[in-house]
This record gives sequence, C-alpha cells and structure tokens, in this order.
Amino acid sequence: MPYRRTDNVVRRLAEREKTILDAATEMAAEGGMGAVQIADVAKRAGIAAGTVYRYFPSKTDLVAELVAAVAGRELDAMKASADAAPGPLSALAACIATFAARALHARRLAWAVIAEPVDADVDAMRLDYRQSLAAEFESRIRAAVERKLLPEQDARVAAPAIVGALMEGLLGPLAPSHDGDAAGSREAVQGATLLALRALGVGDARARGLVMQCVLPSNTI
Amino acid sequence: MPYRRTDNVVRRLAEREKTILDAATEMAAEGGMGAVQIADVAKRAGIAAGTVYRYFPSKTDLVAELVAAVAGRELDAMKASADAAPGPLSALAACIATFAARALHARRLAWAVIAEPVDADVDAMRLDYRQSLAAEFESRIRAAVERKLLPEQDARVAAPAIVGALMEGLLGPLAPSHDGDAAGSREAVQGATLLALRALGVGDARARGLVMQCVLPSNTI
DNA sequence: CTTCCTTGTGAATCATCATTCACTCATTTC
DNA sequence: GAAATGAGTGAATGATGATTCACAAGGAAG
Repeated sequence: MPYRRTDNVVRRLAEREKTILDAATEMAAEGGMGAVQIADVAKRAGIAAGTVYRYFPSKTDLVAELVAAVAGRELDAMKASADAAPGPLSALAACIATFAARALHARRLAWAVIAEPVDADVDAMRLDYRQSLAAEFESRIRAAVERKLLPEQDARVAAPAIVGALMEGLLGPLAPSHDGDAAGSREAVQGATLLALRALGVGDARARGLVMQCVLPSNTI
Repeated sequence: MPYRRTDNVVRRLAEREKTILDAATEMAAEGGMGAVQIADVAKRAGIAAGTVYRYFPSKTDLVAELVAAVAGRELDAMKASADAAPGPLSALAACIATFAARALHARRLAWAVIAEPVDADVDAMRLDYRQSLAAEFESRIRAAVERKLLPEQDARVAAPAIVGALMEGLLGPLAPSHDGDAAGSREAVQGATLLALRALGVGDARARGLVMQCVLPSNTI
C-alpha cells in the first residue's frame, strides 16, 4: 500500500479548492462574469491554469459551484429573516428587503450571479438560482394570498416579476449608484421594497409601515 | 467619369443592407443574440461572409442597427398608445400594456434585444434601448406623480424596476409560456400590467379599471 | 532512500468566431 | 468593346480563451 491520502493532504486539497472558488468569486465581484477566466483565476489563486482542472472538470462546473455557493448564502439569509417575522406579510417584506439590501451591498457580484451576460452553459446554472429565488418569493406570496392578505393573483408571474424589479431597479446598469453612500443605499432598498410590496397589492400606507418595520433590523449584512 | 452609382445600383445596395439586417433579426428572434453570427447571417442573406463587411463595419455595428430598429418600432408603439390615452394614468397603463403585449408577442426577440446574455460591446448598445425604455416610463411616472395621481417616489428607481418586472415576469426564462395561447397571453399581459401599476402606487381597484380600459384596444400588435 | 502514486505545471493544442484581403465578377462610361 | 471602378467572394488570418498532456515535484509507505 504505497500511497494513501493523509488527512493532512485531504485538508490541503479542500483548502485549495476553496481558494480557487474564492478567487473566482472575487473576480466575478470585481469584474463580472466575463472576468472569470481560468488563467486569471489560477493566477489569483497562486497556481497554474492546469491545476484548476484537477479540482473542477470544466469552467462551467467552477462557475456552477460559485453560483451555488453565493445563492445558498443569499437564500439562507432571506429565509432566516423571513422566518423571524411575525406574520406572512412582514415575512414577505423581510424576505424582499433582505434580498435587496444584500444584493445592493455586493452589487456587482449579485448582478453577475443573477443576470449578467454570459454564455449559454453558465446561464443554465444561474437559472437554478433565479428559480430558487423566485420559488422563495412565490411560496410566501401564496401564503399571503391564501390568508387574504394580498389580492388574488398568479404567483407564477408575480414572483419572477419581483425578482426582475429588484434586479433592474437596484442592480442593473440603469439603476443609480450609491457607492459608499450608506444612507442612499438604505433609501434605495426601502424604495425598492416598497415598490415590490405595492406590486403585490399591499396598499401604499400599509406597505410603508411594513418597510419601516423590517428594513432597519434586516440591515445586518 | 468612368463609373458612377446608378439609381438602380443604389436601390439594390439598400435592399441588400435590409436583407442582411432582416436576416440578423430573424436569427436573433429564433436563436437569441448568440445565434447572430456573421457566417450564418450571411448564409441566410444568400451572400458571402465578407460581403457583410461591405455594409457594416463590424458585427457590433450590425447588432447596434438591429437593436435600434427593433427599439425604435417598440418605442413608437408605446408612445402612440400612451399619447392616445385620456389622462396621465391611463397613458402610463397604455404604455406598459403595449410594451408587455408586443414583447410577449415576439418574446424571444424582445428578450434578445433587451436582456439576453451577450458580450460587452453588444451589451453597450442594448443599454441605449433599455435607457430609452426606462426614460419613456420615467417621464410618464413623473407626470403622474406631479399631478398627485401617484404617491411620491423616485422615478429613477421605479422606471427600471418596471422594465425589470415586465421583462422577468413575461419574457424571462422563469416566466410561464403561452405559445399560441392568445387568451393566456392576454391574461399574462393584463396581470403584468396590473402588477406594474400597483407597484407604482395605483390602488388595486383603480389599477384593475385602468387595465380593463386599455389592454383590450392596445392589443393591436 | 527507494518506489509509487498524486498533485502541480504551463506551454501547446483546439475551438470558435470575427475580420481581412487578394482575387474574380458586374456595372458604368465612353 | 475596353477601361475603370465598385461589389462580391471565401479561404486564410487573428484573437481569445478553454482545455489537454507530457513531464516535474512532492508526499506516503515500506
């Protein structure tokens, strides 16, 4: 039995895999998905290009894992803040506000992971995230509709529409920028959340109340 | 004076340019922006690849013209239907509904022209369209806000958010499909318009009224 | 320390497309 | 018809970037 992976080696391999993934994530956060190029990722991770392929069978897989990691974190945060809310409507508000606040905080990365132009293979991966994102909103919308807290509506259309509204309103290239402007960011998040809640049929006054209630605490990024 | 362009030649050249543009548009409508490749466009137009470059200095220019052509048509339709409306709020509703209906009608093309993943150069061109689109909504939102028909809000955020909501809710990969289902399409357009109006702060009841008033006539694609 | 296997390397390869260009073909003018 | 010039061609070129692979280096077992 001339060779076997030692715990030490296993740990080092896992660390390196994480290093690569982190490097790729940083590239995406700084320069968008287009900047995620194997050669550059390898350089940032301090390894050779070929080594990346010892850890990920293809670039598509690498990007898929990166998207999954980011998506998982975001979805968890959304669920946590929503589940902590007192009722279905404030859960919805919390969910939306959390997504908005966190996305705006890491704007470029969020855009890269959700929407930015890339090729078809990678795009398929991102679909999963958008899917989960929409699903999260959708189930909460349904819950609220069932309890007559929202007007009757097709949650299958409403959920992606909310995702789209938040994306374009906060992250997209047309959205105003709030670099290093904490107050402006908070306002933008509140505005977007308000808009989203109203879109679902919450009255303006009620929506404002919900926003006031939830955006401030969920500010924890 | 051994050679000069005859009217006949000028016409033929113009025709061919249009043929190329049409071919590119068809490719985009069928397979998305990724399918717009010079060699394929040339083949569909019945010419050699090199000939395309007699008409367009680069692929980016070709795509820019294609986007501009589609965008112009859409913006005109939106303006026309909005200007025909009796008041600022129904103008807004008409504008939104027209965009939604027409986009859903040529879903793939609309998606390609507005949002679909492509490279940076091309993306810059599309930005103009989104910009104009958002600007169109924005000015109408401002008009309505000024007359107290909508609650105070930041139109700079609201306008792109509406674009995003319509895009994702109707066109995006998560949106339900209504191929050849006219009734389903109309319903989707109405639902999306309703959602967009509510997002801007129109009350549910009022919004429903506006939708009923405008979606049906503006059905003219 | 030797043998064996795994991991790391990075230059070379491949694939994809836009773009070019030396050439042929068409049209105009005289 | 001949000269002149524009239009059309498509194989060759170039750029970009992912992927491979023959080899080197490193750690494990005896």
